[in-house]
Amino acid sequence: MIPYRIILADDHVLFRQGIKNILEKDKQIEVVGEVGDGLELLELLKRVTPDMVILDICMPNLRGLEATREIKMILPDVKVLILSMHKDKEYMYSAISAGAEGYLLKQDADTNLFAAIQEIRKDGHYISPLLLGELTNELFQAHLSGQPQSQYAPLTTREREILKLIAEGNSNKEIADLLFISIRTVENHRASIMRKLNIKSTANLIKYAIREGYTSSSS
Amino acid sequence: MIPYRIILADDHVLFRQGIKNILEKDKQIEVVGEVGDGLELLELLKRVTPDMVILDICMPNLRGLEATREIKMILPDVKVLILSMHKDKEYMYSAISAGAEGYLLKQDADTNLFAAIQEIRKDGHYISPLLLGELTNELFQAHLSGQPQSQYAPLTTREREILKLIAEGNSNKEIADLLFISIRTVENHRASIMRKLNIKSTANLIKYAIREGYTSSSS
DNA sequence: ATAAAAATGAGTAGTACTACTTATGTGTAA
DNA sequence: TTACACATAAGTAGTACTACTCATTTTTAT
Repeated sequence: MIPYRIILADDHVLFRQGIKNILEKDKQIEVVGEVGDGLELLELLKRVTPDMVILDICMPNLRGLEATREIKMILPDVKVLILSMHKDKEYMYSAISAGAEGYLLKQDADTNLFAAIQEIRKDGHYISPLLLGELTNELFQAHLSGQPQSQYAPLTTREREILKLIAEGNSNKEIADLLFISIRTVENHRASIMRKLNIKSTANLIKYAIREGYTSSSS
Repeated sequence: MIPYRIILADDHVLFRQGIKNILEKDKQIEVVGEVGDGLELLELLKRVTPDMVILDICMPNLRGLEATREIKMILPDVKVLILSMHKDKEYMYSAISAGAEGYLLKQDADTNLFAAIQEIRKDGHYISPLLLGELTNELFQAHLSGQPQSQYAPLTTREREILKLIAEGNSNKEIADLLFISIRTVENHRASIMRKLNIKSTANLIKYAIREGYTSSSS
């Protein structure tokens, strides 16, 4: 039996240790790497290709969602299970749209970790039961009240790239110079982003970007 | 012997439980309340006045630093011990300038909790040894290299109030209307804030505000 | 092959922010 | 009581962003 190869990424050594202890109870699972931040993770992925990466949503250097996008870009077949302490559904939505296969609350990590891994192997995805329950309620309510589903307008690759640069504190001019395109093009992309997201100010755009993991709040 | 009364504020029940278990080993300490977010904490403080509040820096609703400022405003005598997972010194500085007496890394919580509480009772303040070490090195280096200390220009009350409103996504005009002052005054305050903090763009201002706990990244 | 989506760029106009300077009233501390 | 910090407000100019419309080229999907 080929073991299921997993890399752990979390800046808390203790937490990582805890996860590892749990995982080692299953002989079919092998932890092939451990890292403390997102950049280390990407470095490691150049040398080791696992079946799954389990990563903390709020790591230093490269946060979980950002890291997820990168992983899905370079290694689309590697499954991503996000560990999060956020019970807000927003973060879960963000994780899914970043490309993660699973979203597991840290509070459920001890009891539901194996379930999460197995469901991702079998069905392709997993959500913590707590959030899944809320989601179900929400769906029923939305359908019963006959409200339209929120029209999700996904950003294009270029738009995401520009949003990231905006969120890192660059002006349109600076972004234009970085990408070797006209400032008018940047302005247009920026306007598209704001229109799609229905955001009216730079302030809220930055907050959206941080929430969605395009950048961290560290300057 | 009058017990030392403590309130715990952390959204992780398991973590809170862990802290509580440790604290209950000392008969002179009494946990007089537990809450899961910042707003609950402020509610509780209207009814119960403890000697110390131990709070997580990244609680939902009202984040730790923001909560600390509020507490110090209404109950200056209540000691605040910030629990944080951030090893970055930036967060520690922020905690101190928000008025906290102590900054304890979560990774040190199990072994250093009593030390932190006792030092705050005795000396008035506490910093996790790891950060303290770095700080010492930094001080030595700064002095040896003859570099000037960073000139920290504290924001005034009004400036902080306006920064918070900016970070919540309000335009200068909206802030002017909210505070019943001229937009020119708001512009002036905004300019002072940016000058003091040496920040050149709205984007970086927002990120500063989030980092410093003036607002959360939730829209 | 044709249509649709994405990326590029510009025109025009209006709004918002940045960076200075100056000034006035108010309260506080040496 | 003489300073000083703070909050208030305005002048002036320059820069940056917002909100539209339109057009061209490239890529992607049916």
